[in-house]
Amino acid sequence: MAENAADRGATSEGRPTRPDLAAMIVPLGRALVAAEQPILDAHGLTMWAYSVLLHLDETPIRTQAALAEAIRADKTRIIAVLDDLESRELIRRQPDPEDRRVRLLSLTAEGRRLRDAVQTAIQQGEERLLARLPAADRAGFLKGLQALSTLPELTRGRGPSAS
Amino acid sequence: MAENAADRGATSEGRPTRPDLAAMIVPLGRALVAAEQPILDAHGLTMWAYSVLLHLDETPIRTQAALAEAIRADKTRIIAVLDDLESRELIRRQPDPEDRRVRLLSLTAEGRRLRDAVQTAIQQGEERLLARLPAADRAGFLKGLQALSTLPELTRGRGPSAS
DNA sequence: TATTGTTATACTCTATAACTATA
DNA sequence: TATAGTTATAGAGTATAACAATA
Repeated sequence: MAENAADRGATSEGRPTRPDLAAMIVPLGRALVAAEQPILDAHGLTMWAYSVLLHLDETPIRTQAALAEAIRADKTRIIAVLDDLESRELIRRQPDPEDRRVRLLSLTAEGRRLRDAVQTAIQQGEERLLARLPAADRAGFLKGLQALSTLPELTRGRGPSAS
Repeated sequence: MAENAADRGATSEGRPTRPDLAAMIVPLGRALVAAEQPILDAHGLTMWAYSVLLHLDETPIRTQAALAEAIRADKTRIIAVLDDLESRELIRRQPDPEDRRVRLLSLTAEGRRLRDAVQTAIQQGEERLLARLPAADRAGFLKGLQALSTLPELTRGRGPSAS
């Protein structure tokens, strides 16, 4: 209970001792996205399209609405993205024979190849950045980041609440 | 040179072993901002207004354009924000006697008081999240985050390049 | 003429609402 | 009638361009 202030960030005492998390994380996120952009451009992918490829690779999915929710996008927003990916034969979008309203979504072999190429390039860029951290901090940073980004109260925070 | 793959994220080998940094950091940033929102609302501040208060507190600043650049906002975007903060006497905005085109910006005592109250509340919320990390990871996470967010190639990445 | 701040305009992104087809 | 997907419309947020004041 009695940890020291340097560890916890002086909360109950006077002035804070570190910048707000959001003030560090949001700009960092923007910078990472900006760094990805040239790679995505080179492969003709938008961020949303890349996000779709990433998510379909993990789990083929049954409805577009479910996919949209999984990547935290509006269902109307991914339609043009799916149109494009399908026309380039990077994904399959087939009506479910058992309920022809729903579209079964999955990745093609070509789609998986592209996804791998892009992700490898992106993570190589990221590794260049991480390499500038002391090894101990880097490991802790990654562990902490992965732990935080899987906390349910963060991941689920934004659902369509009541009604 | 020969660190193992678990440490570095398998870059030159097959499939990546962790999610993309951006895929973890951007949603985390969104969640943190969403968590701040009720606190800001309670004090009648927008995120941009809070950002202005934060930055002026550290260093009183000479021109609005410089402030805008510092918080990575468009110079036209902060004008309404400054109007509001000035009318509530949270900041001062005085023409510089030596060059009456420029506005000298500084925080009032009331502005500092509000800033402290809001930041304390925000960081208390953040500490609740960080408390869920193992202590070792939390320290590494914070150190790594602070190191990354002060890297110049990230902070400066988006300047109005050439011309 | 160059620069600071401001206002007015246009554009991009996103969400809401209306529509089609299946059930 | 309810749901999946689509299309059309409107709104928020942002940047670009034109303007006024000062140097």
